[in-house]
Amino acid sequence: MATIRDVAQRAGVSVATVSRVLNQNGYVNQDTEARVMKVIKELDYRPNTVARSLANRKTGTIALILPTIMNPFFSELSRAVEDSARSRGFTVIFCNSDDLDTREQTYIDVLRQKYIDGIIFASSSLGEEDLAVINENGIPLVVLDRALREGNCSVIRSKNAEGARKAVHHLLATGCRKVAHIAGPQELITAQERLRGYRDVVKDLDWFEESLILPGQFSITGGKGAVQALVEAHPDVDGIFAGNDLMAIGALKALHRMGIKVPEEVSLCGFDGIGATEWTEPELTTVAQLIYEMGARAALHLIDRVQGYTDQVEDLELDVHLIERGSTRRRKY
Amino acid sequence: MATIRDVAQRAGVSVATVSRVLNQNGYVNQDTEARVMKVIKELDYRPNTVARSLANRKTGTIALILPTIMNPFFSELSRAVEDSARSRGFTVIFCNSDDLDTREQTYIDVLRQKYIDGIIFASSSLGEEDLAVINENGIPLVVLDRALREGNCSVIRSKNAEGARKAVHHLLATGCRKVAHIAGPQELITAQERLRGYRDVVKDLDWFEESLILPGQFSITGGKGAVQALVEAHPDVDGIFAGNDLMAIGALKALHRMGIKVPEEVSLCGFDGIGATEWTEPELTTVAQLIYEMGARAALHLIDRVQGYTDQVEDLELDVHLIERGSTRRRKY
DNA sequence: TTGAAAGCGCTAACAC
DNA sequence: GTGTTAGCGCTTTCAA
Repeated sequence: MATIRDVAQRAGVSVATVSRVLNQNGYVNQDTEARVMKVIKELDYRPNTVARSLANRKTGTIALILPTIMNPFFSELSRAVEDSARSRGFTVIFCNSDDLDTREQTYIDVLRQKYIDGIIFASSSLGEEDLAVINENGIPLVVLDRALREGNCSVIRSKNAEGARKAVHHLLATGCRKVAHIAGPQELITAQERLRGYRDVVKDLDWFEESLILPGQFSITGGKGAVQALVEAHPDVDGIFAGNDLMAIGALKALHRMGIKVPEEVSLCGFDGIGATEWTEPELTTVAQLIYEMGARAALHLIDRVQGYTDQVEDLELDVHLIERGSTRRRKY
Repeated sequence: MATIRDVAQRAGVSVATVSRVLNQNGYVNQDTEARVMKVIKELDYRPNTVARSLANRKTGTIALILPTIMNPFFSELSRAVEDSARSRGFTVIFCNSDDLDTREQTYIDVLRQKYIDGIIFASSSLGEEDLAVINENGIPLVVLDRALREGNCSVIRSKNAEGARKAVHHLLATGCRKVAHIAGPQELITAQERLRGYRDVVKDLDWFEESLILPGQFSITGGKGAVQALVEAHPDVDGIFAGNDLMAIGALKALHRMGIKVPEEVSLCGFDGIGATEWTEPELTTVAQLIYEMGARAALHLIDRVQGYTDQVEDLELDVHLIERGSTRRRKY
């Protein structure tokens, strides 16, 4: 593979000149440039990115750390990140953390040794202190779905509490008289906020009790389990707000298995807006996040910072909207 | 961030020595080593991977090129690849090609400039010539789901035709008298093979006609569309073998919408074995591939080759097995 | 067992 | 406008 030296030699110029035409900076004579370009073509020369990275400490690579790509939410998110990165000539490394902090820690170590230009952090077990470490290393960071006190990194999230309120209001509006909540793991801020939104709406209603809140791990099986426990404890429940779509899908399965009709006997609403909510029967009402936009914004903003186009850290809260589908399509009042 | 020089200086040795203890090669005195190690700890020194890569032309990074991560099949596959890579200290770059050959071409260019150690190619629009180019560049390659004449790269695939035969036999065994096939895009070898498997079984049956084969793009909407066309042309169809699970899900939706009962009136079988086949109602019978194993094998084998543990190219054909579920659970004969 | 020094391929300050 | 050259941080001969 040809090097910059080969090009320089053959074009009868110095490597500096070649470098200049490559990077379009500094003055260079039109003729010289043309000659160099010609040689580049002839030799099918491609600059060696690694050497470049070593020289200027930029790799053109960002990393995306997420819990697991198996969750469709993160599939879509990472698709957005990769599309956006590609559009800016960046490459993305992807990391499944399973929300394990040791793993996240290891990744960060590896990534900084690799001169990764920036990190999008969509996994949340790492404490602020650890994130601070990344910042000290001067590596730009965008975190998803967190609220950070310390201001040195950008945050993008959805209006979780508001979305949850929309969901519960909708369930009530369609006639539910007792609405339960299947909650995600409370270590996660998204799960907390959605629970809070649920509480906001129901806390003063006379039928509300704490036992209407069940843990569901943000997973299909978690959703199933929660429904089983729920129906046993509260046979009169007629509305369920699941903290994410996977749990809603699990809930739907469990209800079906127990012979409980959705939406006739129990209305069901999820959160996230993953494509699979349209795969079930009935289709699932859900509070949709702007998943793709979230990923795209995160990536583009990160790259802006990497490239020094901005040094503003961003704190964005994206809208959510209720998509009404069969799982809540009942009588209206 | 400390460099190898800092360590050398502080430990009172040369950088060469530090390098030796780092890489555990060459002779180095026990005491010296201890001293160096101590300094490394003190300085919290981490070797710079980029510099290392430049020096020895290995980056510890592999790339995974796939059509799109939004297809759950590839989510699981990439999860396997990343897990396996991580277990060997490798990092993975991921690329959504949308099966666009220009995009694949671009990726390959970028990747080789980045000194990527190896590529797993799960997207198949690129011709063999292009793949040959990669080989000439000496970069190890594992392709998924192809049959290549030219032997310089490893191939891993599933027994697609056999799986298809299993599917159709199963449909017939459960009482279907007229089985249609929703086929994937015929540029893809997997789609071809599954169609071939279908043909193998039905070609001599008296009810068979070409119009029982419908294109479905390997997508949900494709599956829906195919079913609509199918029911119109062949109202008496009572079995459908979809070339992948997404199409099967789409088919199920369409059948439901048309008021056709599954499995009572039409039995339905998919292919792939993605998790979502358990999310529908009824759950989908499917020919399951060993998706995770496929990804894991690909990654581990690739890394073996990168590290020179083997120079054998591999040609593996993984088993598939039928998972019988509600969508075909009818009378048996 | 250790060190000096020549790369790996490119960038960028500095000189002409 | 263009060339020289000193890095970027590490590996690896080759001598000592």
